[in-house]
Formats: sequence, structure tokens, C-alpha cells
Amino acid sequence: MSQSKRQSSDNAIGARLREWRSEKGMTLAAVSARTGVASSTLSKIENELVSVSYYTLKRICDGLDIPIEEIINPDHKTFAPGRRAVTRANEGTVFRCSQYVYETHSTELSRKEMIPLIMTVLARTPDDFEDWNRHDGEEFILVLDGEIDFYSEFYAPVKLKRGDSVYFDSSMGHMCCSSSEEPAKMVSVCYDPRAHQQQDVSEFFSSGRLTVVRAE
Amino acid sequence: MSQSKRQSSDNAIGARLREWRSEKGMTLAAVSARTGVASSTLSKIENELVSVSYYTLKRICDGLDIPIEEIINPDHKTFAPGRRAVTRANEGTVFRCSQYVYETHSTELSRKEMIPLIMTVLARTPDDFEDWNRHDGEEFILVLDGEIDFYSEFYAPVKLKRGDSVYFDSSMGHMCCSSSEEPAKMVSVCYDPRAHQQQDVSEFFSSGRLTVVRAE
DNA sequence: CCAGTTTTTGTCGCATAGGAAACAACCGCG
DNA sequence: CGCGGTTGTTTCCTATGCGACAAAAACTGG
Repeated sequence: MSQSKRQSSDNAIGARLREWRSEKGMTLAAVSARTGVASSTLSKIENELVSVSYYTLKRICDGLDIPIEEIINPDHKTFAPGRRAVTRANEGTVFRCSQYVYETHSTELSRKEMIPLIMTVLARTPDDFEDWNRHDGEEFILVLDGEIDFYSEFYAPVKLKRGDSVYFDSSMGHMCCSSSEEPAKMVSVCYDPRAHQQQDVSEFFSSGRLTVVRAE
Repeated sequence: MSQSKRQSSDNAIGARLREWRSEKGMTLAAVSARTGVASSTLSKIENELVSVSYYTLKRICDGLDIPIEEIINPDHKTFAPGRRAVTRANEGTVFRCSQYVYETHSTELSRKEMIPLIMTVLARTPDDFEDWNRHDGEEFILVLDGEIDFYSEFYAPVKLKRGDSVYFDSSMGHMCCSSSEEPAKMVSVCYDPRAHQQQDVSEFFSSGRLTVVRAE
């Protein structure tokens, strides 16, 4: 096959590299100098005449200060099926577990990177929980109403009042208890590195990343 | 070098693949069946006796449903310097631009995946803006006080009252105007695929991904 | 239009990634 | 013990990625 078109199975990496280079107005030689990869090789990679090795690809990205993800993962995934979703107050889908009532917003958008929840805290003491809550990623909580005692591993409990917020590594065990008269209310936004692979929130709930018992 | 230890320049990819596999309790043959990569090859890759090609690596990750980033980018970055940050109401760092007042929370944690902001909307009509707001990633907005007219490209404007929320692709032009007596207040959480690479929020602001003029 | 220069592409040789199959190391289990 | 069955490793071989160098193309300015 001397030099014919080959498997473009490394979906358009070459094209993306070339695009990057032309944007920067660099020559192959310049890229070669910065990355240590031969310019002939670069040419072949850009034209997808070879299937670049991971090691070489990494050298290129490192040398050029490109986050390798940018070259590898072009799935600039826009979530489906639209690009916007509005949820009216108290009109989200409600899930209930023993200690929280979750109201999920924007459920009609799947593949979101973040999971927004309006939560009502029923628990009043840590003893109400069997175990820590724990899920991959990060979480942001802002108290909307009432008062919350926020417990987490490695840290002392902290009391959160309306308007206070906490941001934390959610793989660290955590739990919220209401310390006010009425059940406290808060907005929680979770980021899970894998969340956007899921179709919808219920999958997120049922994946075990969030412990929830029954929907209604 | 027949079969001696080679360049581990593809920093521990093999180790990470092996770890993944042993967690799942799968055999090389099973992985081979799902990925189409020969088990002998898998063995060599895991033991880092070869420098895997990108194409093969992708086949493996795709077949196993591993986000390739997870294998490539092991900086399982826990944000620094702690794992939790509490911000009291009205005690965040305030940035001001012509149409919004941003109060950023959890600023002491860098490399967060999400950027939480309490925003006060000053603008009252779309004409107050020179252009759409636009930044990579996704954004979730929940109205805390007052009333907001949410404008975005491709969609009709929508009025949001207290407790209403909107989730949208923030690369789509968008803007918020206050339609209530007093300036409206909302919480906004942005996810930017590159945010966590940044040291702190001001970098996010100054990167041009969010247009903000001066801090105070 | 044509040297002189820069930039890209092609050629060739060598090292090596990857697949098939043989081999080794472990298992119970009779 | 020995013997199928399973799992991981090594061997052998071919296909091919990569670098050095050469040829070709694309830009120069005069």
C-alpha cells in the first residue's frame, strides 16, 4: 500500500493537529523542534498516513502544551435533545429517600455534566444515616432555607445557614442534617466525571453513585 | 533488549489498565473479547513491554467503556489544598462587571470542576449588554430572589421566578436581565471542561471565558 | 520568470507493536 | 499424583510506526 489512505480509525487526530498548527501559524519544523518528533513523521500523522503511537502523540501534545484530551476527545458533546431546559419551582421530578427529598431539575436534558438538585433535608442527627453519602466527583451545596449541620469525614461538622455554601470532594463521606425547626432546603449541584455518559438522572441515582431508594 | 523493561514513557498506562481490570475481576481473555485486542498484546501493554499505539489504546478504552481520559490523565486531581471549603453568606469574593455582581464561593479551593457564583443581576434590558455571554461548558442557574428574564440564542426569552432554574449549554449566547423591582439574585454554577486546570477563579475570569472587568 | 529559500512530502531502513500460537503457572478434582 | 481447564506470559513473525535524508512543492524577492 506504499502510501495510500489508511485506517482513519484514530478519528481525525491528524486533522485536529493540523488545524491546531495552522491556527498557530507554525511550521512542521517548528513543531518538530518543540516536540522532538521528526517533521516527516508529523507530516504523515497530520495526513493520517500512519496510526500514531500513544507515546508519540503524548510527546506532541506535551511539547505543544495542548491538553491531550482536546485532541483525543473532540466529542464536544452538546447534551441532548436541546441546549436549554427550564424547570419551574417545585415542578422538578421528585425522588425520596429516608433522609432527603430530592427534586431534580432539567431532567429533560440528558448527558449533562452537572446534576442539579433541590434537596429537602429530613434527617436531624447523623444517627439517622446508616452510612456516609459518597459518590465520585465534587459537590456544591448552597442553603436556601433553614439551617443545616454539614458533616464530613476528615473535618469538623459545620453549621450552614441560609446563603452559606460548601464545596467538597464528594468521594469523601458526607451527610446533611437539618438543625432548624422546619426541614432545611438547599440546592446541590453534583459533578460526576461520568455523569454525562448517562442518559438521565435516574440512571445517576440508580448507578449507586447516589443512594436513593424509591422515586415517586 | 529482547524483552526487558522499556520506556515507561507512556506513564503507567499499563498499570492503570491492569488496576482497572483487576477491580472488575476480568481476565485478559474477557478484555480481549470485548475489545478485539489480542490477549497477548494486552499482557504486554499491562506489563509495559510495548509502547501501545493510540489506536489500540482507544480500542481498549472504547470496548471497556472507560473514558479514555481516565487512563491517560491519572491526575485524579483532588482539588487543593483541602477537600472542602465553606463560604458564609455574603462573604465570598466579589467581582463586578457592568451588568452583574458576582460573588464567588469556595475560592480557597483551586482546581474545582465547577465554579459556583452568587450573582446579582443589574441589567434590565438586553440592550444593556454589548454582546451575548458565552463560555465553554454548561451552566445551571437557580433564581434566589426577584425575577429574571433569561435570554439565549435559539430560544425564546423566558421569565424565571424564585425557585425556577435553567440549565443550558453556555457556549450558546445568553444573558440575564432583572425584571423585578429590586435587582434579582441567583446562584449560577458553571462547568467548564478546562476549569479544573486553572489555579483559581480569577484565572477563570481572566481567561476570557467569562467576561468580567474589575475585581474589588 | 527564475534562482534561492522555506516548507512539506516521499523513500528507505530499522526497530518494534500486535496477532497467533505455543508455553508456563495455577488451579481444583477425581 | 496426574490431568483437563483456566489464566497469564513468551515466542515467532509480519506489518508498520518513526527518523534520516532526499525530492518535491510552495513561497520568496528581484
